[in-house]
Amino acid sequence: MKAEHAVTALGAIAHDHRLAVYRLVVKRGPAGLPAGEIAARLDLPPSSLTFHLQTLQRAGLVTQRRLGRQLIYAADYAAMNGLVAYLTENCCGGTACAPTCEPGAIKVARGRKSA
Amino acid sequence: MKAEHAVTALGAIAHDHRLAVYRLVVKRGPAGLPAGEIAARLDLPPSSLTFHLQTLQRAGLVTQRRLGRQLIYAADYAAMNGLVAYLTENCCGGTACAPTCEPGAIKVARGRKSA
DNA sequence: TCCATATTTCGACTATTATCGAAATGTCGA
DNA sequence: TCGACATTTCGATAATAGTCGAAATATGGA
Repeated sequence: MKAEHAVTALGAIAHDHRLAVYRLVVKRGPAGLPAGEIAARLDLPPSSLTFHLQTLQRAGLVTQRRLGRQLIYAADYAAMNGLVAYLTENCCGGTACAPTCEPGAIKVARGRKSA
Repeated sequence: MKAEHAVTALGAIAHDHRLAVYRLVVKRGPAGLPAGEIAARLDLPPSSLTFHLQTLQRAGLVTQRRLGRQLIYAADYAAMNGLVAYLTENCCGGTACAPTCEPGAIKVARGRKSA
């Protein structure tokens, strides 16, 4: 990951509304949430929410898809993994010690897996 | 870690100059670097650098100590660990899968975690 | 004390980001 | 096609962040 990309992604979640949005869609998993639902839950005016969703999307942290007349936003877990990896690499001075995170299987490959 | 704190820390490194500063002091380790050295290496005017160093310091990502007439800045590894832990927790939906990073010993502690 | 060095603070400015109402766009079902 | 709904785009404004020269502060040594 280039530093420039990391800065974009970091800047995207470095805002309380956007962090809240991101946490919400992360909790929901791959199914995602329609914009309206997010707006309702966080009590944000539609146009403001769009602004923040676009910031998150441009940063690659969330994906967008249409379902009927609603637009569904979902977390892109790979992007967050990449960001965490970037931070840990730079924190550890080049030695990789980053985990990987996925919606379903969380375990760090240790024995049995559920699902 | 509270979301507000995470936002502050994320915002601190979400800037190319500050990310560069942080990466520089991380690479240097606990010994740290004097402000002047950082300014010279990154070719930043002193007053601008101070502005960014203060942002990083307020966010708790770097520490400051005086050595003679220079001020030494060093990375606070625990702070970055906390930030990475926050991100991974929220990325994994509550299941901890965060590593710990230290200047010398890089090994991931597989046992209990202290926060 | 006086000077040189290291860094910060001040102040003025520019640039970017955030907010949100109103109007426009896209989609569905009748 | 029309009307209702979901969401975005537009546009104006407010707020915050970044830049950096000049002046101020702190330290050490002669």
